Amino acid sequence: MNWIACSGADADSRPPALFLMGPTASGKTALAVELAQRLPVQIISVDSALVYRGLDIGAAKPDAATLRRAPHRLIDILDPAEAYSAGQFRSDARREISAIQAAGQIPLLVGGTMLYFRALERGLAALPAADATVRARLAAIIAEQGSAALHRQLAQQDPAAAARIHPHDAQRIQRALEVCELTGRSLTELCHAAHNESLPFRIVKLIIAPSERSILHQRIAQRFQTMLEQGFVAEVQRLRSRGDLDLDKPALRAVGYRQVWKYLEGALDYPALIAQGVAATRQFAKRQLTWLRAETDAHWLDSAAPDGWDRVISVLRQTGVFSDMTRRLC
RNA sequence: GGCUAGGUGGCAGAGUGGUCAUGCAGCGGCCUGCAAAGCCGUCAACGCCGGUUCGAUUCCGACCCUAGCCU
Repeated sequence: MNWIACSGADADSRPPALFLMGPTASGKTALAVELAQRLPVQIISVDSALVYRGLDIGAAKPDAATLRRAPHRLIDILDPAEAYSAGQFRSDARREISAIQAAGQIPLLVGGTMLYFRALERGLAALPAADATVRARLAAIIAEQGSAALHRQLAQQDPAAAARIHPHDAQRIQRALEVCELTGRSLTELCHAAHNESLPFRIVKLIIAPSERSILHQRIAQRFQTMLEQGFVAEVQRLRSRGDLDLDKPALRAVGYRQVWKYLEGALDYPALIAQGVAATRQFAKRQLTWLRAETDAHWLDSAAPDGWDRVISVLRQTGVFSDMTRRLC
């Protein structure tokens, strides 16, 4: 709804970009690969964990054979010591989308990082990137005096932000103050500044999810077990043995990785590793579903439905994606 | 069979004659460069039967169950 730049009446003539969203373990990858093999589409990953090299088993990264059949862009682009961001994703994704369109194909953005989809679709205000020095200083104050102290400071510098950010939400307080410090202007002010740029594509959203939560929970438990059998612990051990990583690195905050890391530290026994790993994944899926329920212009697919493929085709037909494809092929 | 300890929400675990913790899980939500993150909110219990009491999860008794010890 929000992305339509032109007025409602006339059809959107921009070429389509497909969004395939869904909670973890819902079958996004399998569907994306099938689409990529059968139709003139190319995959862009929308996933804050898959960007990291070395995060494979635990991040459910498609294996090498699958990637050969259906290449994914924005996978394995960073070392786990580095940090990524929604802003970085947005510019990377736009670059990849243009490249795919230039090749006469349709971009298929697949993943579970809803903030990245949101940032791409709605844009971001012109804010400064994270600044390690400023963050370190603010983090030190939080550690010493607690987040409430900084919240009071924020109330001075950006009352509107302080009003909407909970005093316990250290991460957001930190970011808001960081923006003030870096720009001399408030986050609220900068976010209100217009940043309307229409996207050079129209978005067709597909959401894939199981019809029932219990099915998702079952798949999550099963998949975690499989990951362990495939060597998840050894994978994390490799990351640990580098010696330069710790649980504060964004890559290691990924679901499952933190639990295995703690297991290797001896803070968790094996049954606890499984219980906590599975629970963390369920909670992640729940948060993803909260974002997805808010999507008003998406086409929902049931990941367990036997006629899944037909349903996808019919949605693509309905939304004019097919006619766009054939136009391109002619 | 006897003795002792104990039976508290899905799990763990305090406690009280009347406003009946807490943690985890679950559920709902928030989200502008860490987002697989961070944060907020929320449901839910006192083994069973009887008694005492204005009122019992709490006190008394029987019963059932569990653990340990004894025979």
